[in-house]
Amino acid sequence: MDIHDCSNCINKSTAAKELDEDVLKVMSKNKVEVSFKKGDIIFKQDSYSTNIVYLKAGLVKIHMQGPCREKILRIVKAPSYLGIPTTIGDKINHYSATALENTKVCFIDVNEFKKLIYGNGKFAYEIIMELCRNELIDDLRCVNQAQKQIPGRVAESLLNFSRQIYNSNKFILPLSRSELGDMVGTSRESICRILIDFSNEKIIDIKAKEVSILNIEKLEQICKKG
DNA sequence: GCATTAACCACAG
DNA sequence: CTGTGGTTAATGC
Repeated sequence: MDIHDCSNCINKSTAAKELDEDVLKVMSKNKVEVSFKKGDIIFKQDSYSTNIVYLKAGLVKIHMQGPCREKILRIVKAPSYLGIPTTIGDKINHYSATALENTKVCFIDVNEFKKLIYGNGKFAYEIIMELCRNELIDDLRCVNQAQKQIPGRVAESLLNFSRQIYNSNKFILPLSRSELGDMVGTSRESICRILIDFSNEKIIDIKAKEVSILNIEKLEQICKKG
């Protein structure tokens, strides 16, 4: 048994589950599996992109250097593809991906990936599904960020961590205050103040990076009314 | 005007 | 890296 054989992979993507055994065997030869530690850069903005990245395990931030500061576009939890748009859509990466915890990734040659798309309708369909879902999520986030005040945006990202990433009211923030600022488009200082405000109002309990949501109704209310 | 929001700066653990 | 205080600019009542 070969552990590098994609057909035996226990972390197969929904799309890859649609592929036949023999196709997966070919894929095994055209991919490389790599482990990253917390803080490692998986791929970098402005570098040449020749691989599709499949996030098998771990947590990653997708971020872009803007005109004046850094912006975290989103946090991605395994299993998921990373950077299909930036690899297929252009030769150069439009954003970077950095591991937030220990992470396992497969690099798949982009030409090989294209062959899979051409030859496997159901696989291609699942990829399109994932891209569509992501676009809808991005649209929503874009509108919310543009129209909410900062406490609303902070509340929203706390709820996202709780629901989308950790499925728990208690979690450890994978980001520093400064990164949180980069995520909601504000300063590190504002994040500090808002987290302390939330804590004083007994909406959350926060010790360093340990967060527990105490009053989810109130947090939702702040998230909603902006 | 006055209050609120939030950015920027500086300094201290 | 975090927390705090002072200052300042923009916006709303």
